[in-house]
Amino acid sequence: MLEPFFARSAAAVARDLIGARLFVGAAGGIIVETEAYDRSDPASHSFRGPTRRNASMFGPGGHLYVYFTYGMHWCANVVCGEEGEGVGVLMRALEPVAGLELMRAARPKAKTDRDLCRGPARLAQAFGITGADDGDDLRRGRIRVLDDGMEPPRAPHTGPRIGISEAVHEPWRWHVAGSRYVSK
DNA sequence: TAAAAGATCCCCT
DNA sequence: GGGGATCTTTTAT
Repeated sequence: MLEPFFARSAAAVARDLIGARLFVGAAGGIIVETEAYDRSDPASHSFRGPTRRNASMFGPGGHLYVYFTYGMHWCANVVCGEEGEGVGVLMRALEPVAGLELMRAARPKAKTDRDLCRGPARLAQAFGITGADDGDDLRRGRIRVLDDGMEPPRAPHTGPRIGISEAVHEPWRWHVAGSRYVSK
């Protein structure tokens, strides 16, 4: 049985992931920027249907979809919806709150703590997320999403996506207004 | 079998 | 603000 939190549209999950926490061992942070992707979005990996790469995106919600891009970067998504829907939320930025020394060690390029998790590939690097984690259960695995007991609360805001001409009104991109940890 | 683009980041100026 | 790095996946031939 799919958890209600994940059994919704990508836009709804993207909104409610703002303020939630992502933890990998002792390292963790508050999610401050997300972007939703579903099959109606030409920019989505699932737009043209299931392939070998995006298989986990078509799996059941509550799992991780990790992909490799630009020949060097990993990015992590929260899969949502029922199996076969091809819906997910890219985690674009985190405000680091725990285990910062672990993230600094994993990201020697980051000159300041602001750069530890600002951007999807930086975030993945800070937590050591790679293709080996693709498909993992976000409630039981190494990588966990904690969406209850948010302290302090972070209000989600949305706005038009940058660089997209179609369906700019869709609430696909969410962020914490004014956060210095938002990537854009 | 080839070609192009990519849910990006980093360093330079 | 701009370009290079670097290679997988997908789509076309």
